[in-house]
Amino acid sequence: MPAHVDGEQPPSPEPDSSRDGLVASAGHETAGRLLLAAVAAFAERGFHATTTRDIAARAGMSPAALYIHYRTKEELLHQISAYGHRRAVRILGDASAAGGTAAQRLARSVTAFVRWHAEHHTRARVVQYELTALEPGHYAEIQALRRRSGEILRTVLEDGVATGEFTVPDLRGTTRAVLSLCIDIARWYDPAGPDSPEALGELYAQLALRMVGARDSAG
Amino acid sequence: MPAHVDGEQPPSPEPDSSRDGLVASAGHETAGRLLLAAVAAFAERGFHATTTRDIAARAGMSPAALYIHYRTKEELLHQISAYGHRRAVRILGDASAAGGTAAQRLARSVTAFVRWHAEHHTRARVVQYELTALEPGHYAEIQALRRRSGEILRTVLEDGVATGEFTVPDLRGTTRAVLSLCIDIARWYDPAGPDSPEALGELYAQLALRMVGARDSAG
DNA sequence: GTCTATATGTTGATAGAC
DNA sequence: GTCTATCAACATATAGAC
Repeated sequence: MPAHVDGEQPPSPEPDSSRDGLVASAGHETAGRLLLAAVAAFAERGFHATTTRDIAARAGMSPAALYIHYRTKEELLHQISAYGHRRAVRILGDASAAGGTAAQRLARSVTAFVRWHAEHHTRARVVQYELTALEPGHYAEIQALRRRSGEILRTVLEDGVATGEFTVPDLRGTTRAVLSLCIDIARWYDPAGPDSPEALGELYAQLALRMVGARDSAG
Repeated sequence: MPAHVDGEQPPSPEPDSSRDGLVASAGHETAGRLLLAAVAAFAERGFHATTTRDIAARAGMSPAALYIHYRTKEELLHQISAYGHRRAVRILGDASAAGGTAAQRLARSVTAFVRWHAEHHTRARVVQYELTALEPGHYAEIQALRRRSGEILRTVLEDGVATGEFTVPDLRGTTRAVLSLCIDIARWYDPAGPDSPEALGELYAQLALRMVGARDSAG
């Protein structure tokens, strides 16, 4: 196991919150509970439609307790968003940095990115769709992380074009399309539906290879 | 020109609102102005973060004037959403029903759908991302329209598989991926950016053809 | 650290003059 | 049909007891 243990929820049906990086990032147990409550509420109804009473109630506390651990409702969103975006950069960075052909690196990157969005679709929804509720300073910080994700993926595509593995007329547009396809999973994914995160990862890896004109789309 | 003139905003810099189907659907001029003001406000800040005062102010009216034309804030959202979804079904239906090979019909459908999302990214954002704010009855009505859009596109893919033009291992998943790619445009599209709706339509048509394994991706 | 109670402002929607 | 004025409910956040 690597030194930087930063797993998301384990695959067991009852998540062990002590292994959840987001919860761990909160520092205290109560703060972590509030963070998870905020994720659930923001994902279900959106940041602005969520009340601090709702978050507190989901965490089994009074509305006032929230303000012992967080200064504002927006600070909760910022911590969720910052953690999620750092995760995304790490996932893409790790998957694309490992060896292999450009096609293998693209397939690994897309698979990992898709699986994260499907397995953690609730927090992914908050991470990807509640950005505009962040205050300007926090928004700028998050946008920098998002640019890094795009750069990582674009480099893989560039490498594939350079080796002749890929045929990509519009590098910037195709990179964004692949990212876009993965991100949109957070909007529609339903864990009760027929798609497992693993199957979706495989499908999307194949689709991404086709999008870049990979010579052998067998992966 | 076809009998069912139902154009969105014309390409001229100063939109002639009398030719705008959404505005026309409001019946009265003031109601149309309120509808456009609501689109702008909902797209910028989201339904729940938008106040009726904000909508009224954008339309140059008092908060009370809104309630002469609409019973609730949600009714504004419903009219915007219903109009947009009917448009989407029509765009996909028209593009896919016209003759030609499955590849030509897919390319036409994706091009038209992408162009609508890019040209009307403001209202598309409301249409695609504020669904959950609808009341249950309205939400169900909209979901039915969304299913029709999916069915239309899936039929094109089925036809392509039947004629041997396409190679699609997962028909349902690939159909949703193509739709997903188009829809996500509403999230990120920036008219000040480098992508014209036309160029984006061409790029995405090519990407869709690759995704379905079209034999000749020249379109 | 958590609670109950509350200050202070804003919201969606309405009443009634014109 | 539009306005000014306003209601009742609810929002975020704080004060002070324990």
